[in-house]
Amino acid sequence: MDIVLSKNEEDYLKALFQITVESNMGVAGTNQLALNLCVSPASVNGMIKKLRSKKLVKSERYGKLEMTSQGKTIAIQLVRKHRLWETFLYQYLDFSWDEVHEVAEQLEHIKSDKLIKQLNSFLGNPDSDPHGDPIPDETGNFSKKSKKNLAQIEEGKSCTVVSVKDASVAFLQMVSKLGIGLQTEIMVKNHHEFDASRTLLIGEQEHQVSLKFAENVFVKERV
Amino acid sequence: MDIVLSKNEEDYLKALFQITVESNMGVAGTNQLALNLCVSPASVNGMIKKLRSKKLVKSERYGKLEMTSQGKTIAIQLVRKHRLWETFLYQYLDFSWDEVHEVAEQLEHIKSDKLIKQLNSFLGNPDSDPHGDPIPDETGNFSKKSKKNLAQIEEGKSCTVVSVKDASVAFLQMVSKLGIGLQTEIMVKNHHEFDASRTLLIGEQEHQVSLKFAENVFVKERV
DNA sequence: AATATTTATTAGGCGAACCTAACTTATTAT
DNA sequence: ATAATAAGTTAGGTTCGCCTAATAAATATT
Ligand SMILES: [Mn+2]
Ligand SMILES: [Mn+2]
Ligand SMILES: [Mn+2]
Ligand SMILES: [Mn+2]
Repeated sequence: MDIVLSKNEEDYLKALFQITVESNMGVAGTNQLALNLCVSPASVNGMIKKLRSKKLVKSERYGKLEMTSQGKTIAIQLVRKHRLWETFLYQYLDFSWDEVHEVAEQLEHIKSDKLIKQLNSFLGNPDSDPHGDPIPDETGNFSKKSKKNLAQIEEGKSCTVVSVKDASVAFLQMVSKLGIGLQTEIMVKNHHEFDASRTLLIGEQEHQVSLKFAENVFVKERV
Repeated sequence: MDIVLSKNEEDYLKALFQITVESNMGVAGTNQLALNLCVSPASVNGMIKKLRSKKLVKSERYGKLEMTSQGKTIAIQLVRKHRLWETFLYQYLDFSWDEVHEVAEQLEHIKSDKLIKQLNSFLGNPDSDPHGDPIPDETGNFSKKSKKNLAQIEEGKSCTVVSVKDASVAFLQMVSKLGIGLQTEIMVKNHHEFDASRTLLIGEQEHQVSLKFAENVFVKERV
């Protein structure tokens, strides 16, 4: 009863999960998934056939892709592994936010139940990863929030930057001009009623940013 | 200049290193390597062709296999990674002696220089793994401890276990069932002429083991 | 030296995962 | 409703790593 999947099958399942379930779309198309995985639509088509025959994905010819509950269960465990590894790399091996993902992408495929169980204990059963994303528990439950965008932070509260939504050069230039980097601590001083802009305290400096800007910066609340 | 090898190429190189250099044979044959890797001689032949073209193995048609110094360098780093991971699993994740190998066999293929550098620091730059085998340093140096195997110990002499051959799970399970671990003291009571088996005194308990078993346990003589 | 045995290589094929190019079906715009 | 575009599928080909069966070379035995 213990299905063993290849690294590739796992990556497809996880990607499909993230663009359907995690983003609340429920379904996705071949091209979307192909784009996400940097692979041709034809390749996705072939893999989907296989996953369908393994009862992990459900869809009909020319129809949208959906995951079966078994498929979701497997995908969630991959997400769990990925985020536990990111946490380990970040907390114990001095990796920075932007370095953890690539390595976790490999580590998530290591086959060993004991490994992930013990890693979780070692890390103290963490509930979110270095990007502020929630870590599912052994049974697959996980809170859908934890990661917020800067615009959602209330007046007077502090947070640290964990990632950015938009990676365009224009946006990133603006980000760095403000002295914002990953791990930067930001205190939200005011929400301005007129245009919903925010006054931020970054280090000693105050900056005013638009709502649109704030929505593109992901943060983790300080507790 | 930075060669990227597949998991399989890596496994072939490491195995070849271990049956040639680590056992002082210097060379090996196709069949030997095939046996070691649980693969057909034909498969070894194909892979050797590729490794030869990459200048990692040197040999002529129908000749014995030898590694180039570049091949050895890569293999040594794989051995290093393998043993560092074993150490991590053993010391931090509550893995037992016989469980570490299988998982390290996967972890050794993770591609990240920073990962192994940081893992080494985290572990405090260890010089031997849970099986007592030496861990090469970043530059590839490592002490080739002269280990004796248990079968070479004379009647009436005592010794302590320093390592075991990285062999099958079955063997390692048998080892731990007898209460043997690193540093375990063993007194060799008798050599039995009939089948070359040995009677050992381990703690208060006497156990009889086969020659084959004794040859797979490495020890250091008591002085 | 001739023969038997072991060891290494080649030939031919298979499955996984990828690709491009051509095609079919579905959706959107006119 | 028709035509244009987008999305999904199929066909045919590549590379990688594996296999078995047949063959060739090296080594050991008589
Ligand atoms: Mn992955
Ligand atoms: Mn993450
Ligand atoms: Mn391996
Ligand atoms: Mn070991």
